[in-house]
Amino acid sequence: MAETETSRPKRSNDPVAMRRRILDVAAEAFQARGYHATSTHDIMHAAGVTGGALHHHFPSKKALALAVIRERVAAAVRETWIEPIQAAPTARDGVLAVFGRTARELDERRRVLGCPVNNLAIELALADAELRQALQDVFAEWQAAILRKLRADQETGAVGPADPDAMAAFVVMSFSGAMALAKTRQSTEPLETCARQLKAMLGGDAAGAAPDPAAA
Amino acid sequence: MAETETSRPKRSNDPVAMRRRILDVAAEAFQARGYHATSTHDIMHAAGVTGGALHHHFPSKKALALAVIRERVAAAVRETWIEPIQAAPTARDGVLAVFGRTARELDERRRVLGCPVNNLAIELALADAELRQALQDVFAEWQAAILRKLRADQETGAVGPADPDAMAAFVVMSFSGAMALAKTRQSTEPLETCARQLKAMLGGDAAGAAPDPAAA
DNA sequence: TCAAAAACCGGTCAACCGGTCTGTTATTGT
DNA sequence: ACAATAACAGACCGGTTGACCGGTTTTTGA
Repeated sequence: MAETETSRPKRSNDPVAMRRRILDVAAEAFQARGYHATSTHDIMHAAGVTGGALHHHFPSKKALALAVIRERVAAAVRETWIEPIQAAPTARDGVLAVFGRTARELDERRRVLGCPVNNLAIELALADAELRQALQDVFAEWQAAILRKLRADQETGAVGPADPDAMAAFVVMSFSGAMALAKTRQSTEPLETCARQLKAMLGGDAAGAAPDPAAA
Repeated sequence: MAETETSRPKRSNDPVAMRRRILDVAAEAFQARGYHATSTHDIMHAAGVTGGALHHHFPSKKALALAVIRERVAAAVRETWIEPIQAAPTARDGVLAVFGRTARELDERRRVLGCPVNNLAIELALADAELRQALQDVFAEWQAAILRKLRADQETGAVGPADPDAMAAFVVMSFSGAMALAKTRQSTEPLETCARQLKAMLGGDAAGAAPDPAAA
């Protein structure tokens, strides 16, 4: 009578799904509360995972952070930034579309969590060289995608900034800063302000604005 | 013979200096390692202070953070940003001077620690409402100082951006983002790139560039 | 088929963290 | 002069943190 089907502790191993669950929970927690403010126990409990499983897939908390950066944060940047930029007709359109979409999504939530890359970069860049490199790689990939689009625009004869390399970097940094402000103020207004300013730099509203005919 | 002057445990209370020492050490540690990565024991040891003294002046770690923000971070912003901006002939000159000075100082150190306000804002804005408000106040004071100068420029007839309010916010956020990038890359290059782009927005090299004669 | 490896369990541990407490010394108000 | 109070000393504590490890179950591969 103690051998009913409920007493049978059947288990099925699914290491891929297990790893994914841990990574999802960790990525969310790291963004919402930060790396140091999140304990491994928090992650274990939230993911419904035992210490043994966590330690099996990620031997240390740092290893977990590294995986989150390389597999989740980088993926988020690709999805929200790189792909939309590539798909857009011009870099300017792509950038503005991303800003608009980000602001809209933030309005729907009640909390502004900030930019995942930026959050972790500021907390971890000085803590560990390997983590810093991983973060740097994400920033570099992001910036490179914008630069690629900017260069493609130039070849198709569209109006564009004088220095595409600097402009690509500037888009990344002003977005990061805007998200930091938005997080502090808990408002999307900085995002909109930033978008408006970048819009002016990436070419006026009409076809040909006044970027550089008077320069040099 | 055991009563030499070295064996006399004379103590002289100097609560103001004591408080200042704690605050100095805490501000430095919070910027270099972050809030959560710094323990109260670290601060006690680095400042040569006992737990009793620390607790007497700052009843909790949060209270210490609040004091650091309001008395050290805010002061740093006033010294490195607000005063130079006020003293400069125009907002444009002031902003560029601050960027130049910051990049130069960072070059002299071997580590880029990032912007103190931004660092703490990203780590603490979501952790506590009171801390968030204090950080927001610092950002607001910073932005207001730039705006004041921008408006003063307009009244003296100098060329300036169409929307001074948005531009003031944009300077703050792009600087924050540039510092985040600089911290991640451990390079001052993002600072210089950002300065160059802002320079173009705040009026060209020569007296009258092409900011808005074609604008609506 | 069956040993080896991978996946997972869950308890344990030392170090640490932030805070509290009691006691001692210095300063101040009257 | 002398309480009252502020300033400081330093031990102490409960809870947490990240990591570790022996054991069990599942899967793999030959």
